[in-house]
Amino acid sequence: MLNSVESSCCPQKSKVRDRILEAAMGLFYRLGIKAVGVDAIVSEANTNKMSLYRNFESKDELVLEFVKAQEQTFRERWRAIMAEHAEDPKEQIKRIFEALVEKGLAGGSFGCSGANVAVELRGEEHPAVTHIQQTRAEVLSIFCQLAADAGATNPQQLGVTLVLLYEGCVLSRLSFAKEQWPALQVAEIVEQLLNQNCTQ
Amino acid sequence: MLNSVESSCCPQKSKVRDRILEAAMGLFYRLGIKAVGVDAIVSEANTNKMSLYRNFESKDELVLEFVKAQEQTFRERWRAIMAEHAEDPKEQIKRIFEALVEKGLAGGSFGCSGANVAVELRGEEHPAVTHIQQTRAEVLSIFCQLAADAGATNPQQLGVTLVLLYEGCVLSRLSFAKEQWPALQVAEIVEQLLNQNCTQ
DNA sequence: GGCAAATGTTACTGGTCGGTCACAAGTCCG
DNA sequence: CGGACTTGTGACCGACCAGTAACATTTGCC
Repeated sequence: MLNSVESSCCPQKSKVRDRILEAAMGLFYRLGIKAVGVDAIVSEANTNKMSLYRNFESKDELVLEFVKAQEQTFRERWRAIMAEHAEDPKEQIKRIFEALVEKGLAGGSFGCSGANVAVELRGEEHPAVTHIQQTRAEVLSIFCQLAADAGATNPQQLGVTLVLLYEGCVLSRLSFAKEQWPALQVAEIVEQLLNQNCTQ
Repeated sequence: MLNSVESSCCPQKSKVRDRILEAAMGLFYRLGIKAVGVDAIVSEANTNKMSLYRNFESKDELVLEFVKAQEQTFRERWRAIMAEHAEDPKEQIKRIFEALVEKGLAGGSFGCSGANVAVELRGEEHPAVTHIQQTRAEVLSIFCQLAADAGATNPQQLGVTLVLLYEGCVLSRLSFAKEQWPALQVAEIVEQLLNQNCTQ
């Protein structure tokens, strides 16, 4: 009920909290939400269940925090790509897809955490899911904006195409054997798409 | 151990088996594998746990059977579409995407069962997963074949593009709010793609 | 009718789940 | 030092999990 009286001088809440969240994020991402119990989390974080429930209301809140944190790093990654190639929207788009493939090929890649959570939580009404859907809508509008910036003849349609390709790449990671993952060839596809559908 | 002595004259093994499998399929698809327990399945099938374990070795076998059955109906649906527009590969491709959107918009749609299972079973080594990956590879080669039949200048690339769009549509169903699902506009995208990349 | 196979019933196992309790031990700072 | 706050410990709760045993009932076929 009372939300910790902002004790004396501490800026960060605690150390354990971070450890627990980090452990949970790793396990949730690798194995899935339902496949990971709180016991596994606290053990991975070298702590105990009480410390978990002193910092989080429930496992569900931990899931929500996991999703938020993943979105945060996702946004930062995109922002970095954008910054690297400011004023060159075509290059920005291409870099987004290149980064996607690099990430997907790296060891320990299991697709998109958000989408995976949405799959596991279908049938429940979980706050994390609406969160994920909002972020997805953002991604779509970003692609549309980029398409417009790149001088697309039909920005909205190109944006939708790009987001579908993007989702196709990310979400099919777990359905294909790694060597047959079709995303491996997405770079040239996107390049050609941009050339065909943008004036200039 | 002994596999049922092919008793006298019965072609189908039993009625309960079908009921159980059907109930399991519905629940697995709607709620997910991990979210559904055997008790829920037998209750939905109006039977009992013993009948389940007399017909299936384990829940895992039930999952595998679920995946196989889904693939079966999936193949048949595609075959029907192909048959409807034989000798017109462009139309076949377009119809595949139209059917996809129709299905996705229908009530009680939760994306692709196979992909969802692959997500839920990541981190485990489950026979169903390799099964799913094989089917996925098939889909890719079908798209490539269709692209070639349609007279694509680069059939392999067009095939990959189509499969990425396809996966993007199907797998993003749960990550987007229904009204914002980008697949709604995939028909025109595919049409334009075919016009741009096929001679004839 | 009678017999055998298929189904149903009840209760049970051992394990794990998310979550909580009271209490002990550690840490930090004045 | 002492006192306050943060962590750790171990036992525990009720619920559910997948799977099994022994026994009763129904079904279908000769």
